[in-house]
Amino acid sequence: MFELDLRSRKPIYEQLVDKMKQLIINGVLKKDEQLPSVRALAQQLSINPNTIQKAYRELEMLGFIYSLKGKGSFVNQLSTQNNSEELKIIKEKLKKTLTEALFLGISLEEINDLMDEANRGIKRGEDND
Amino acid sequence: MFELDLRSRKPIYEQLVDKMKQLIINGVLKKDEQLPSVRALAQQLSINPNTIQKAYRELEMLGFIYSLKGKGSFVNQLSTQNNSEELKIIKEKLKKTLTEALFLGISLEEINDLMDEANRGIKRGEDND
Amino acid sequence: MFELDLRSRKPIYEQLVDKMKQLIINGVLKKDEQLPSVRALAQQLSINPNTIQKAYRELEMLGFIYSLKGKGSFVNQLSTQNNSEELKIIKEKLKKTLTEALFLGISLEEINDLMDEANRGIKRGEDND
Amino acid sequence: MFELDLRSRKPIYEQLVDKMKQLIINGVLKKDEQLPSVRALAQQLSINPNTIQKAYRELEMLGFIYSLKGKGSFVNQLSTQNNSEELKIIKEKLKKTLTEALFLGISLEEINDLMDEANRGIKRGEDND
DNA sequence: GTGGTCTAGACCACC
DNA sequence: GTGGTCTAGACCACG
Repeated sequence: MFELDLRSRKPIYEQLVDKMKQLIINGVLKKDEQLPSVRALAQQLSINPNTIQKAYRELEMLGFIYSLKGKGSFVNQLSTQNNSEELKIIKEKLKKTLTEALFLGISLEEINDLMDEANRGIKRGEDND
Repeated sequence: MFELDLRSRKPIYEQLVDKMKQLIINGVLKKDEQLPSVRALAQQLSINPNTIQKAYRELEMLGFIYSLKGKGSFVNQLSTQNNSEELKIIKEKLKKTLTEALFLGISLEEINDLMDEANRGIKRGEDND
Repeated sequence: MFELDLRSRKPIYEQLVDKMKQLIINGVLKKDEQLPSVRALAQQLSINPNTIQKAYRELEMLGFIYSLKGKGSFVNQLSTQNNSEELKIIKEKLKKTLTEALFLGISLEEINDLMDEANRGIKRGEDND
Repeated sequence: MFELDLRSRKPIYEQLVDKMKQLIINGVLKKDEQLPSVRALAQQLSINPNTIQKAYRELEMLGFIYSLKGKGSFVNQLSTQNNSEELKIIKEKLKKTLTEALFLGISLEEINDLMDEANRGIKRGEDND
């Protein structure tokens, strides 16, 4: 389920954060669904529990999940509290990536295809339960 | 001209690499144009020359610039050696960013606007000399 | 084990890169085998850790090793991503060296002997684990 | 006639040395033939005369040319004073290159082809005048 | 413990 | 003057 690249220069916990974000964004993990426990996931992936812990903490800070003491971690309702700051950041990033893609010769058509794929992949919060 | 975030978790030299890439991609720095010298830029940004040097070295390995001992560092002719590997990576990244943007509620219209901006910003190699 | 020539015009870190490449190519260092730590090797060779680091970084960019923060540096699986560019370079170099050898009076027989030695010395990836 | 790569990381004077060696080895420059003067060559290649000077000095040290004060520089008779030291070095280098080539998957057949090419390219001293 | 980044300051090679 | 290498020593991030 999680494919981590232990050889990557990107820290494992960051990879985990990204994977989780993807799973939530793609609707695989739905609102209020419980995440695997730190220890369970650590064992499953055979990595240090501290690493999982760190990833969960970051996801919480980003507003993707919330944690209940003694209960576990759960998926948050998103796309509501999107402060404009986050939006600005992702827009900036998107523009930068688009520019680089165009510069490297990727055609507008290809980009539109990617956009369709992305659009199809989305499962927004309101559709989920 | 260069705004570095010394507090960022992203290493300074990497920020420099990104900035330079942007400047080259956007045509601000043109083919064979000389970059600021290692020492000069170091003084201007009040960071260590070795850090600049590291950034320049990386840019050289990435094919964005070339360095002549005793002469200086210069912008390379790009968009020629685009190996497919790079293309694949940027496409993947673009798709991921698009998905996240759409998920966060950015409309297709806004994205198209960004794409126009990006397209206008591009100055490709053949326009430069 | 490592014989460095501190007087040589070739930078120490480059000598290190070459030595390591040889050790990997000759199968002395096998796939996923851990390299000596930056600090350990630095002490053993009585050179600065930064120099080792630079060599390891270069080996990583060349695809010969991979590094895990907090874990160490390890030999990569090779002979898979041989892009044709590298092949062209080594062929050119080989032809030049052969020409020089022949010119200096080394016989075809001697060269064939060297080729046998080289061939025997090779330990390719598939033999290693 | 001389194609120098000003962008290369290899110093210009070293490139010059290599080119000259090739020209001598390939018999383009024959025994006792006069080399272009430092100033002429400098102008032709539009590089600094000091750089030419340095290259000639090195070629002289290597035994490829000799210089007569007030006369100029001339091609030496080679393949006679090949001390065994030089031979050992080139053999070592050849073996290393062969090993790397084989490791990278270049076939014995291809290497034999390169050897034929090299052999055909050679014009030894005794054939030259 | 590991690799990775950064600084301050020195020296070299090149042109 | 330029880029390039190296050292000594500090601090951080990761697991």
